[in-house]
Parts: sequence; C-alpha cells; structure tokens
Amino acid sequence: MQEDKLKKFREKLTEEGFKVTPQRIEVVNALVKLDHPTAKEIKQHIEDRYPMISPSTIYGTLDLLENMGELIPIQEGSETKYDLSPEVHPHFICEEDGEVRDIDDPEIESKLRELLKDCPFEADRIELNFYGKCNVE
Amino acid sequence: MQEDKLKKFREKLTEEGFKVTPQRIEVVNALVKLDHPTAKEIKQHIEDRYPMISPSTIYGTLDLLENMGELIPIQEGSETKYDLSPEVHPHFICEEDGEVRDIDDPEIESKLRELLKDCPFEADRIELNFYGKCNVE
DNA sequence: TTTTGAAAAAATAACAATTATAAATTTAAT
DNA sequence: ATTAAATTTATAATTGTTATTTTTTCAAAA
Repeated sequence: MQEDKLKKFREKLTEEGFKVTPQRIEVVNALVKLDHPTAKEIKQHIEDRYPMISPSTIYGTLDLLENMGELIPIQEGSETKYDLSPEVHPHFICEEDGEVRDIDDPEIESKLRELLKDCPFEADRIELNFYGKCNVE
Repeated sequence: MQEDKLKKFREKLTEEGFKVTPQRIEVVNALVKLDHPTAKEIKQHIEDRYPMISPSTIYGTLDLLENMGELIPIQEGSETKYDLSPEVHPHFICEEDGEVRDIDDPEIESKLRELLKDCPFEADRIELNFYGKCNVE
C-alpha cells in the first residue's frame, strides 16, 4: 500500500507539471515508513540509504505535499511532525514524551465528520488532538 | 471579569510560593485584553505603558501559566498564539490570514466533552481546530 | 541519442523565535 | 531596615526554518 502512495504521488507530480526526482520520492518514502516524523527524522532516514540530502530539499518537498493537500503538519511543542494522511482522524499527543499516535476509532471519526458539518464557518479541514500521558515505561 | 482572572492569578501565585511581580501581572493583563496574542504582541502591549520588558520574562511567565494549567499555546503556522481559557472550546483558524477565533457553540462544546470521555487513552485536554478561509475583505 | 531550457537540489547564508546563562534587581519575610 | 531567595534583565547561544545563489538534473524535442 505504500506503493499506492508513491504511485499516486508520481502521477500527481507529472500531472501538475512538477518533476519526479529521487529526493521527492525518498521524502514520501520516509513519510510512509516512519510514524509521525520530524524533518530531521526524515533527513536521517533518507541518509541511511541515499548519500545525503539538503534540508531545503526536504522542506521544499514537505511544502509541496502540503500544498497538494497530501500532508498535514502537527505541532508538538517546538517540533513539527508530519502526517501523510490528511483524512479526518484524531491524534493522541503525549505531554511527557511528545509522541503522536493516530487514534483509530470509527465512532470518534464519524462524530468528527458531524462536527465538521456543524462548524459555523466554512471549514475544509478539522483537527482533533487529545493530550495526556501515555505512560510509556 | 478580567479582575477575576487577575485576582485568581495573584492568589494562585502566592499560594504556590511564587512572587507577584508587576511583569507577571502585565503579562496576564495583556492576555486578557488581547485576543489570541503572540509573545511579540504581548511585549508590544506591555511596552505601551510599562517602560520595557525582557522577552525572557514574557516567556517565563507564559511557561508558568502553562504549567499552572491556565494557558494553552495554539500553533498557527510559524507563530505561537496564547489562549488564557483552557476550558474545552474549539477554534477556527483562517488559512489565509492566520487569525484564530473562538467558536462559541454550546452544542459543539457538549459534543467535545463527550469525545473527551470516548478517548481510548487517558486524556486530560482536548483540542479542536477548524481550518478554512474566513474571507476577511 | 544528444541537446537544451527550465526546474530542482545543494550549498551557503540569513533569520526569527526561543532558550540558556550570568549579573543585577526586587520581592516579601524577618 | 535587612536579608536571602526569587525574578528580571541583558546577553549570548541555539534551533528550525527560509532565502539566495550556483550547480546539477530532469524530461521534452531535435
């Protein structure tokens, strides 16, 4: 299914007149593989197999994805994490270690969709975050 | 009602062994008066009547308030805005001008409180943001 | 294929918000 | 009024991100 994401991304790029580059592919790849990575983590992951990549390239690709509506940034304290699934779904953010995890609960999601309709303004996106302690150890 | 906030804050400070300083009062004052100010806007507002205040003092007080559970930061793009009302309530964030506005809708809020209970983890706070265009002009 | 022009990547440098550190000042208790 | 600890300030350092310029690469056409 990560192939799907990649294929879709390649197509969308050409479709909109952008070029398909190995760096862009690698960034999407990293986003698929890693959980909710920061720009730094994406860089690290890519450099494990691709000689090196410049931060600007990563930020540029992230911007591109965001503008395409394929990516949402999640601010966690001072870090920005990225999520390749812009579909409506809530997150749980740990106040202790800052981990972001997806909440997969159909009931909550359907309530969320309702809320999106209830919004008194024209909203095209909704963000729901729960904060608490995930008590890791 | 801003007096309430201030009084409560003074009391809580002494209660927990912190000192009541004019700078701290001014920061809370600014938070009450301004809508969803950034640290910079707070600084500006204070300096309109108080000779000058150091950024560190502002950040320090914001941290203090956050730790006291009286303040939540709202990340909007690259800016951090602050909200003195930690009660459960949703925001509408304009993707064009970045304005943050409170949504005052009892129905949405009650649904939110339900969601907080539904959360599969131990959450002590919930954050709901709608993103869209507020078409200003 | 090779050529070619535009787009993208890389290598800096620059920036802004925030955090850390050390010295001076202020609070509030005695 | 004195005093010790807390707080503010001034300053420097850090970090994540953005801007700029040069070099490289992609992909369309010859």
